[in-house]
Amino acid sequence: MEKVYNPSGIEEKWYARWLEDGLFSADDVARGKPPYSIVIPPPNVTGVLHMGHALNNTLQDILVRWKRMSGYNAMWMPGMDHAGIATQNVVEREIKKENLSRHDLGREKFVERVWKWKEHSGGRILHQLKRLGCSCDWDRQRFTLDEGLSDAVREVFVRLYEDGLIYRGDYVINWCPRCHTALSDIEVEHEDFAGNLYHLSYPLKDGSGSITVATTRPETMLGDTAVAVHPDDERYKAFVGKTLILPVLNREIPVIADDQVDSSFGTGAVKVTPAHDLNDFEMGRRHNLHAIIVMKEDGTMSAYAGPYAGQDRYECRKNLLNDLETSGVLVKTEKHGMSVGHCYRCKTVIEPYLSKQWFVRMKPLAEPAIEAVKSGKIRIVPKKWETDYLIWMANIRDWCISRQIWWGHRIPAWHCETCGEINVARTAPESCKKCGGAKLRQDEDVLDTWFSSALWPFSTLGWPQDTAALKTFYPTSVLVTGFDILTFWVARMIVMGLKFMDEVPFHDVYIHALVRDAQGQKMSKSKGNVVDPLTMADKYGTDAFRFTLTAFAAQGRDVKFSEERVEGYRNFANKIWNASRFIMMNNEGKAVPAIADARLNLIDRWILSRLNATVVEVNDALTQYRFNDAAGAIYQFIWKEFCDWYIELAKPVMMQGVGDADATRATLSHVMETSLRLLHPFMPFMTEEIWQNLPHEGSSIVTARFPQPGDNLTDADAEERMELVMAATNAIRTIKGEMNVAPSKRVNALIKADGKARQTIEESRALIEALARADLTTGPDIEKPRDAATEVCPPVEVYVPLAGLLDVAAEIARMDKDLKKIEAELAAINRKLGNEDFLERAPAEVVEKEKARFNESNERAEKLRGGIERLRAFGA
RNA sequence: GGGCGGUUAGCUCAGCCGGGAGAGCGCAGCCCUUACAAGGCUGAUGUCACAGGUUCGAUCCCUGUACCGCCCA
Repeated sequence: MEKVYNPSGIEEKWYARWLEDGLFSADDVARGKPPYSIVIPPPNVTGVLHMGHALNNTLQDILVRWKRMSGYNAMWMPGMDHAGIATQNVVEREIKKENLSRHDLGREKFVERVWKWKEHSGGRILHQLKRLGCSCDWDRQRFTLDEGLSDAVREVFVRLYEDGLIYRGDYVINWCPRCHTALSDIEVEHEDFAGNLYHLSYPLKDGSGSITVATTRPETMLGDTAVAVHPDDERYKAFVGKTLILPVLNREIPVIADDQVDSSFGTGAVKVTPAHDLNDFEMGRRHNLHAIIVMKEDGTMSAYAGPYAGQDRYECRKNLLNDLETSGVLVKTEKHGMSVGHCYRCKTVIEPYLSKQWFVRMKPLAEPAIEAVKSGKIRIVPKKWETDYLIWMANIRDWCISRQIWWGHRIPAWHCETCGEINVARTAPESCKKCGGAKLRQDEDVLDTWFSSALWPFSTLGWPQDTAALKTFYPTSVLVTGFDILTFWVARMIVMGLKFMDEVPFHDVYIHALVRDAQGQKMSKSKGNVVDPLTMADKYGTDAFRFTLTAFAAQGRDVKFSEERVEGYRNFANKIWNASRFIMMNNEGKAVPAIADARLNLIDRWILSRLNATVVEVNDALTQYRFNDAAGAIYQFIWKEFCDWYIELAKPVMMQGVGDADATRATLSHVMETSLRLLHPFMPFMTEEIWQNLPHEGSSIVTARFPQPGDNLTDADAEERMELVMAATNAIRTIKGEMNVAPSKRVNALIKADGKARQTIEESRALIEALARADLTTGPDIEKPRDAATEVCPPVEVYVPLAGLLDVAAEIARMDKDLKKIEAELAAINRKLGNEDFLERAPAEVVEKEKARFNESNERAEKLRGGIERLRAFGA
């Protein structure tokens, strides 16, 4: 084996083997094994792996590998999302290079082109997930636009329509002039923007005055059909019912009173543009106002914009403001902070726009979805996201599901050209159900991509067919995702799952954080602070990279990614590699006895006990989705306890024969092998590589048994004794370290100890001597030599004579510092014990604990004082 | 404007139920000790943001303030 762990080659080799052996395949029919299932948050077909994916999928892989090893029929469903707008944008950009637009190609040819793009360039991310080690059941892989899922989409659409939960109508929706489509409310990102509030003066028709309105979007005035004031606003009472002349277009518009007007905003009079503002639209309905569409789908002004027709919306704004200023209509411009909506796909400023769209009526669907979380049928972890979910659900509005693009599930509705009837059906109808006419035209729109992903937990399992997979794996066990799609995706899956499966789609939702850069900034291409996960994996090994993400993934906090941390965990991987190298070197040519047959030494019993504690901790942490705690527990155990102590202690046992060498070799192999299984979900590749080279049962660590509490024995006696052995060793090391004695220089050490303590030290004498590089003398009545440095570690005291080397002043200072610390501690404890309220009201066990602490600290303080006194006498 | 989260060592962050402040990195000193210098040993460093309150006892619970961040309108 190489001295340094080199992951290249190893990762590819094992992943290929795992696939070849079908180790990630779950059974549709569980035979005795309890099911455990996760559906992947399907990445966009256009996607390339970023840090968010890496974190998200690492966590899922940890859970799935853990459960698979723990005896579950574990199934991780992989797949992709067709990502309507994003994918269409990519292909449109591509054909633009050939000077073509999608309209040049026509719908059919264009969609064909997208499919072709998908086959050749799409889905790169799935290969990247394999490089991350993801143990998805790849044979099940689904795509939101494949045939089965399309069936599910049509089935759902038709049933919702028949239940009156889908409707079509004219409403003001969010329109992206660049993507040429409607968007749902949550697809709009609001950004604060320092804009202006323009005050425009509209004259009364009768010439008796004017009203000044304030607006942030002056170009919409061309579509004004009224001015509204609050009915109680004394300033404007006289104006209500009068007629104004809309400047520029000279259209007559009424002054109306509506109690939705906020009198405190601007001038208290608002212009009403029903076609280009949601509030105005509703007001228009209440007052039977016309809605005039002054802007076209591409963001240029329509014919209704009069002299500005054909101009881009912002060009129009500029020109219009100029003209209004010249004509004196613009009476004032003031700075005004506002929030502007942007398209979440292309960041273009959204226009509220009146058009005919399809909607899902959400209120009735949301009720059971709220109940499912409130009742605990679905648990959201960390809990704080439950609040977000419930608030959003309680205020839910209807969901605009139609998109004016071509890549997606075409809406299964056919318009009768004869009578105008809408025929919604699973397959194309032959004739209109109302008039029997045969001239039917399918609706041009496609569905919001999130409509199909809302069905993901059951559509991927075969629904609407009644499949074995659906029976076995639905509801799924847990959904792992980021909070950014809690409303887009999680909420809608719950809604659809309850509606169509009559059962929640998952029991747990684990929400993880966002991955940011080392400074806490969101990673983005424009900021140039993006770290590529695969670059990290190449540089440091996938295992180290995965472990870094896991160790950082504390609940409720963002992951600030820093390369130094990856380097640290690369070192951890190397540490494990070398520990196993040491074990193999010692096993060479020798039979390794089974742990059960070994006559265990104290150190063996101790490390097995610690191993058991770690196993308990890891299982417990994973159960609670405390990934960082699980990772931390393994890290501490392997590095600190196993490598720094146990392996060092094993050396004298095996090389100097101070104990049963075979037992220790058995324990070394056993603990290493168990640790590898414990670590495998986190670091899949390296653990397999090493495991295969150690004594083990089974053909792959992927399907080996995950360590369970109770596999090894807890041994309180061994732990207690080892505490003392380590404390004594540390005492000598500390003295040497602080007195600047080279670690390699052998010293004498006297240990004052009696009873069980002395017995323990004597039994482990050779170990302490080897680790501390010292020669020991023990006894109950040992007197501290005059020139010795002292460490007090109850119940023993350690003296290291340093003839000629002891700097008395330095030693006094050192001990005095210790003493000061302990005295401060004692004072604090004394304050407590002197407080009658404490003695009366605190639980008895707490009082006892404080008393014990007092006694121990007091003993140490006494001994330190004595030591210092003797040194002073010696120095004088 | 409404809501939520954060503030703990130089840096990045843990700290579950209120009872002795932790880790990693970094820093300082000593060491090539026969798995590993991507290593070992030793050490130093805290007004737990600030101000009140509850409590025998507060980093932890409550109220307020400041600063940072996020979401919604």
